Amino acid sequence: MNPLKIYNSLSREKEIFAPINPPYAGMYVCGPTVSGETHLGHSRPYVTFDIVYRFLQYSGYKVRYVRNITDAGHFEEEDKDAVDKVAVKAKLEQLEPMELVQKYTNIYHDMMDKLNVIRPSIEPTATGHIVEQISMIEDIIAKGFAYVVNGSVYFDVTRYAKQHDYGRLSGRKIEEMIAGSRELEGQGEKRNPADFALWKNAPPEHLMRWKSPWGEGFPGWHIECSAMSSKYLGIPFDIHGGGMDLLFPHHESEIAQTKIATGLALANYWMHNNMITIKGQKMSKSLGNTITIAQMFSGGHPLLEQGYSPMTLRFFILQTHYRSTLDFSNEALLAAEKGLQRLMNALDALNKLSYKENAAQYKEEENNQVLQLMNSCTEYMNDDFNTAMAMASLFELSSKIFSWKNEQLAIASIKKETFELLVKTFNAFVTDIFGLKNEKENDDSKMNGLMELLISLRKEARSKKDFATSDKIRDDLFAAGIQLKDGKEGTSWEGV
RNA sequence: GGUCAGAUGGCCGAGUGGCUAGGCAAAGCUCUGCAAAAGCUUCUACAGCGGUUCGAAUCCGCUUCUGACCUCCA
Repeated sequence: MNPLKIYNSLSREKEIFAPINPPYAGMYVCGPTVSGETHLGHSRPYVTFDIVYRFLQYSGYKVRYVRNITDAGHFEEEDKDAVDKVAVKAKLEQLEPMELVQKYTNIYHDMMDKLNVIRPSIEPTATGHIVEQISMIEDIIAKGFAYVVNGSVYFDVTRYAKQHDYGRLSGRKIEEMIAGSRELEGQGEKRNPADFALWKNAPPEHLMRWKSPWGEGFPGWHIECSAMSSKYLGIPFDIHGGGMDLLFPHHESEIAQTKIATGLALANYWMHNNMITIKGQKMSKSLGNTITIAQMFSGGHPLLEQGYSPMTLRFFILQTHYRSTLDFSNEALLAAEKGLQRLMNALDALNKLSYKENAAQYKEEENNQVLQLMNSCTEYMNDDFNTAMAMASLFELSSKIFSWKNEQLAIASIKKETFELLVKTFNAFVTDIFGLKNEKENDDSKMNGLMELLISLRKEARSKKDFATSDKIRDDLFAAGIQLKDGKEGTSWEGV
C-alpha cells in the first residue's frame, strides 16, 4: 500500500502526506462569502474537500476540519445600492446586514446538506472573530509591516517582499505585479498598489462596523482566515484548501500576514480545486451564466433542460479529478445521472447477494482480480484523491457484481473472505468516502403497502392473460410518475 | 500585455514511455405476453509539425486553438 500523496500548490509536486501530529490532522478550507445565493461554483470546493475529509478519516486520521463563513467586511460593497437605498427607512424596514448574511448562510447550509457534504468540525464566522483579527493586525503593525492611513490599515507588501518570498504560492513576481497593476479606486491611501487592506475605515453609510484602535471600520478580506485558522488549528497546520481563484491574492496574503504575525509558515500542504465552467467558460455574473444550486436541482434556468438531483451533481463532480476544470452541459449531466444509477444498482445488488460455497467453482484469477480492483480504489485515492480512477474501479467491480447476480459467473469463483471484504469495501467507498446515497429509496410504509396491492393485482391479471388490465395498471402508474420494474425476483417500483 | 494550465474516440472524462481507464450514447443479444427496466457483448482515440528513443498519445521544441489568474470570486 502506497502512502497518501497530496499535490501541494506550494511545490507544484505531489508530496507524501505527513501530518505534524499524527494521528491528528488539521484542515482549513476557505468558505463562502454569504452575500449571495449558493451557486454551482460553490459545489466544487466543498464536495472536493468533503472527500478529502472523509478519506482522511477513512485512512484513520482524526481530523479537525475548519471551514469559515465570510460574513463581514468587503461583501457589503456588492450590495451597496441596497444598503444606501434603505438607509433612511425605519429600523425594521432596513436591510440588516446580518439578516442578509443569515439568509444566505441558511441557503448555503441547506444546499450543502442536500449534497451530503458533512458539516465541518468548526465553522467560524468572520464577525465572530473581530477581536482576534484586530489583535493580529496590531501585532503586524507593531512588527512594522503595516501602516495606518485615515483609519484604514494596509499590509506593506513591498517591505515584506524584501525579506520573504512573496508570490511563491501563486508564482508571480512583485515587480511585475506592480508594473502591471491597474489604477483602482481607493488605492490613493496605499503606499504601493500591491499592498492590501487589513482593516478598512467604514464610511458613514456603512452599516456593518466595529470599533477598533484605528476608528470604526471593518476587517479586510484576508485577515479573517489567518486569524481563525491559527486560533483553531495552530500554526503551522497541515492542509489549507480552497478554489484556484483564491491563490492570488487571498492565499498569498494569508501567508504573508501569518508569517509576520507568528513568524511561521501558515500551512504545510496547499490544495486548490479547479473551476467549474459552462460551455468552456467560468461562471460569472457579467456573462450571465451563473446557475444557483437551487436552480440546478429544479431545472429552473435557461441553460438547463431539466433538473438534476443532488447526488447526480455530486457524482458528476467526482468523475473528474479535482485539479481539472469541470465543464457543465446537459449531455454530461444526463450521462452522470445514468452512471450514478448504475453504480447504485450495483451497490444494491451486492448488498442483496448471498455467498454460496462451492469449492469446485473457485477461480484463482477471478479472486485476485477482485482483490486487485478493491485495492486499487484505495491506491487511487492515495494518489492525490483520484476519485475518477477509483470510480472506474468501482464500475469494473459493478460488472462483476451484476455477473454474479445474473449467475453468468458463480459467486464461488471468489473466496468467501474476498466477498465479505468486497461488501465492506464497496459500501465504504460509495457511501462513506464518495458520500453517495440512493435517492430513489422509498421507505414510506403506506405507499409501499399500496404499491404491493397494485403489483399483486397486476400479477393476477397477467396470470389470467388479462393484459388489458395489467397494462393499464403499468401505464397509468407510469403516467402518474411511478415506474414498475419486472425482474427475476418479482416486480419492484420507483418514482421517476 | 504578463503568468500558468489545457487540447484524448459521437459526447463527458482518467492516465501512463511499450500492457485497449471508466461513464454516456449507438448497434447486437438476454430477459419479457408485449414493453419498460436491468444485464451482457461490440465500438482501440489521444490538435498539427518536427525531434529524442528499439518504441511516444505519454519526454523536448515549434505552430494553432481554448481556458484560468493578474480586480470581487469557489
